[in-house]
Amino acid sequence: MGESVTARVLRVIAAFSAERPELTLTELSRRAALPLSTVHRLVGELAEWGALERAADGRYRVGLRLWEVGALAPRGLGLRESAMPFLEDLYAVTKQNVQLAVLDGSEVVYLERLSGRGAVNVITRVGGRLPLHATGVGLVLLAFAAPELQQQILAAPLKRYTAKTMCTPDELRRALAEVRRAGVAVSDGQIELVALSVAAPVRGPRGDVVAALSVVVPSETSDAMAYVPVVRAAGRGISRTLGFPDSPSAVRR
Amino acid sequence: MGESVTARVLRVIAAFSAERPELTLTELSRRAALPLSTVHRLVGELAEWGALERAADGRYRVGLRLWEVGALAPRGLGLRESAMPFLEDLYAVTKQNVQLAVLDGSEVVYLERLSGRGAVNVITRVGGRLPLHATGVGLVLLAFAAPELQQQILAAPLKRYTAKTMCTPDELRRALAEVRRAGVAVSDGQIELVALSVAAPVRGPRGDVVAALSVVVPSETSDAMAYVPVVRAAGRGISRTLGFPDSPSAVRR
DNA sequence: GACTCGGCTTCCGCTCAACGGAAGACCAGG
DNA sequence: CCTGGTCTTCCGTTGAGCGGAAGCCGAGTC
Repeated sequence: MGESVTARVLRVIAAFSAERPELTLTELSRRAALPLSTVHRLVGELAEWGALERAADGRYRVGLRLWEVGALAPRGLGLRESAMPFLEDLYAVTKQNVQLAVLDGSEVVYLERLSGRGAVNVITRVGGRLPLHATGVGLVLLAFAAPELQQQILAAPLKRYTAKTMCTPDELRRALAEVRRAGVAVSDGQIELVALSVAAPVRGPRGDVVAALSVVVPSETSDAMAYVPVVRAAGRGISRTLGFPDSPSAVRR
Repeated sequence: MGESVTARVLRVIAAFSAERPELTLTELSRRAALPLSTVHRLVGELAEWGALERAADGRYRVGLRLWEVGALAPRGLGLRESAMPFLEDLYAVTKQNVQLAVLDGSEVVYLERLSGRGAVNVITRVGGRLPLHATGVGLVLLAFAAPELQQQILAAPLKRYTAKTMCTPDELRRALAEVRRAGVAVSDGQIELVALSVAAPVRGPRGDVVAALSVVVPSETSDAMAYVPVVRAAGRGISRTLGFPDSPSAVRR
């Protein structure tokens, strides 16, 4: 004993994942590390409210009510809503994958992904998380993050995803400096070899970087740098919408 | 006393709304109808986990973690993800508002909205709810819903939103019959006078209608019926993606 | 600078909501 | 028909949760 009911409820809803969006009661009990009858009681209440739903086969899944509440997150759909017209434009112009992400802790969380039929397959999933050092948006978010977070990431082991992944602090430090200098990140084959992304910052009213967006194209794209101006422009457009002054001289650290 | 902690937690997170996405502790206490110290305790745990976030000014808002869990809802972003390529196509072709919605209880819940700059302003909000009888997607979802739900809606007072809103059971009954006959709904000036929507069903693997999509155009559009084929086609495309057999003869019930 | 007021934080004695093992129901598969 | 796994229900015990009160804090006013 000693654990609060609130903590248990959160463990239950956190038992679901992209790999396992539907779970039996027994699976929920195992994944939440809680006794069966406890989970049965908690799940019953959550299902009654709509936070969870029970399918015809008896399995539980996250319910629409929880999605609705989650949709009120200003750092989630709120930010996405402001960004959507620019993401749509970027998508229309490039016909490639367009993504929007925010920093959460020491990871990137994807808020949106627009994918054309002919675009390279990307592994990102709306609501999914990826590491900072191996994604374009992650490099942008880290480059403009608090020095403490940069030091924390640089001090930790950097996971290798492909032969091209940056794995040493020096490589990453140089990459971050280049992102700050250029105002964009170009991330080539870092998390998967076939994808190259061009990412730019989205600034909040006081100039702090609150999100990043990117276009993801095939690595063999001959002139990926051609995407830089439109990605930058989209980033500035979203920033303006969020209240950031549209003057180049206002861009400060 | 007598209320569970789970129920209280749900009351707290349900206190947020689209109108009030950020709340002080005192406001949360009032809206959740719980004592201040109780809310303080519960909110502390929710914030520690990330279900809520506390802004610099002390106000609370829904946190990214809750959005992430909500994003795992198969009836939410799961469905949206399958539909997105078709919604994007429809948007590219029409340059108008394109929406995706599901039925929840006796209301429509909007999963997605793509809006062009030149498109008519619509009041729908992703995560928001609207009535069945006064929206195109709502008419589709109701037309193919269980007879019990249809009877429930027809028996209840039908709220008037504009001078054009259908408010009698007979009007609605006839409209639903026409939707079933034509396979699409055309909803003109029902919830706001300036908007006309053309909506079509999205079917699940067994032919049941699991969602509806629509294009929303200005009411004065001279040939709104021209949108019918592309909306229908998009509906069929999404249905196919969800496993519904692509044979016209399979459309039954 | 002092005072007021509203919001927030902390405390703690009391009590009942929550606990979870056990028993039984149910159902699919062999 | 039997077996095994999943789910449901029960209930005596107990400590997590309760929430009013007191105090802290900061903004605004005089």
